[in-house]
Amino acid sequence: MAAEPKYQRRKEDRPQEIADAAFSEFAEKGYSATRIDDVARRAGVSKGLTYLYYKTKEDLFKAVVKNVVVRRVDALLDDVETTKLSSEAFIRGPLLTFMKRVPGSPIAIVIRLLIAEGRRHPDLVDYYYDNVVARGLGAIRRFVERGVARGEFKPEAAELQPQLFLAPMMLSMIWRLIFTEKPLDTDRLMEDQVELLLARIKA
Amino acid sequence: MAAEPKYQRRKEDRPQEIADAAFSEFAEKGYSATRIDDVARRAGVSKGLTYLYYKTKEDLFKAVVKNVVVRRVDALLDDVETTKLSSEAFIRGPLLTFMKRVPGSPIAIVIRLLIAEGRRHPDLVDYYYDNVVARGLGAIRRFVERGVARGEFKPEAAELQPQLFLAPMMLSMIWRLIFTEKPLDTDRLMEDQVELLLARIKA
DNA sequence: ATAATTACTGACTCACGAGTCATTAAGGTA
DNA sequence: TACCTTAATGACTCGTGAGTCAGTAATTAT
Repeated sequence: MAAEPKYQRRKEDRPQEIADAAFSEFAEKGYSATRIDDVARRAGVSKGLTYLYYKTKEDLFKAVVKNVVVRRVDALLDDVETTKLSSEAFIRGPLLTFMKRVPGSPIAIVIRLLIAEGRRHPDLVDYYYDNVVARGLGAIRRFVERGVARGEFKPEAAELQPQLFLAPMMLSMIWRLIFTEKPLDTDRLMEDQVELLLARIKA
Repeated sequence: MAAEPKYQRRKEDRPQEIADAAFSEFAEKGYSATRIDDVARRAGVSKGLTYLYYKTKEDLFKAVVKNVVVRRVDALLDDVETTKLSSEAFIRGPLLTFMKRVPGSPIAIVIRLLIAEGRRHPDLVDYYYDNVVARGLGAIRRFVERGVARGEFKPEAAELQPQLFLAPMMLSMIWRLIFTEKPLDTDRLMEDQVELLLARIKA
């Protein structure tokens, strides 16, 4: 008789596996409606093991959000920062591509969780602001300034709020989060906004 | 000895009072974290009475959302529809005023509740779409078409997605919901968007 | 005044889920 | 092989909050 072990010990991988399962559960049901039992089942472990790696449900929640942020945002932003294009081509190209990707990315899920639960986790909101929002806005601001310095944009361009670039992306995210079935050409929304802005700021 | 009644029977007013209290509680804590006990205390009634007028917590939630929608949206939209202004003046005036008010209105709270809980209440999402979103978008579309018919706007104006007008309003709402303390000149954001759009569509 | 009606109360039940911990067994070591 | 460490289990406790209902008192009818 082969012993057929009931489980394997994999202390290296468990935390990530549990975090991934938790993200899926939180994404589907939100924080309160998610049961640790379900997270554990999805990760293929027992409830008790979850508590070995994460002291409380709230700990797990915070770890999950930070995990998503650090794993995704760097990849998205690096893509944007490393370019030799003209400012206009940069905005029409990499920046637009970046924005089009966000509404379907895990970042959108995190946004939903923050809207729903943020008030009870202010440190999480700060973390998200510092690592996603501030960095994203800073990147846009730097590129506009670079364009002004190069004479590609009018000087007044630097006075525009960078949020103006992101507004249709935000609306697209929320639209998809709430009205999943109602059609909306979110890509066109972002393209049109870019054209509106370029028409205004091009030298 | 005067009898000093312990309570008054006010069957007409109770449902609305309870709904108002529930809205405040849901707004502060979200659906799951709100206890019926707290709603009752806030309304100045017992827990049991809440269940006399609303069969379940979910019933109460739905009643609250619909209540806010019907009480607020008509007032906001009527204000916008009744005008004799030129299309441009209308957009710079009443429409802009309307949009500036939304992020601080109960509609923003309802948006948060829908983002957080919408997936479990699809009928509520439909109700909101029909009574708020579709009506708002329709109003914008009609005014743009009117402007085109009058020769105030270029014909291409009619092809713009009305969501483009609302995007900064949406971003402002979400910003305030999540980052209550981080400053952002949301009024200027909406003003700038209106200028961008008018520059594009004016005949 | 007395009785009848019912709006309203508040103590109760019961399910559910977060967090615990004594026990088990996987995998390494000598 | 026997032994040791600890990753992993799952049955348990315990607080909480949704929903109930027998009783109470405010109001109306007689």
